[in-house]
Amino acid sequence: MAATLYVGNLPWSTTDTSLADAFREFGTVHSSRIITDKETGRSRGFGFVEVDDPDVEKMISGMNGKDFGGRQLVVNEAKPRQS
DNA sequence: GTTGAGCGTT
Repeated sequence: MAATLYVGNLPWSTTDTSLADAFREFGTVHSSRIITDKETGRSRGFGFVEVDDPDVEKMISGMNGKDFGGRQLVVNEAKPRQS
């Protein structure tokens, strides 16, 4: 199984790859996506990371508030987009 | 060449 994590306060230069690489240190990362502006195509400063279910707590406690690219990461369980 | 609260797309 996999759970989705919300990640905010990201630097503009953050990519899905760099985000996944950072989270991979605390658990298994299935996939990662940075939300980009539909008009400009630039990063909105937040994204989502799909991680293994048993690793969710470790990812949040390990990455939330952690320094990343000069900014403090904001990690939380993502709200369900659809039921 | 910028910005900074906030929960995304097939």
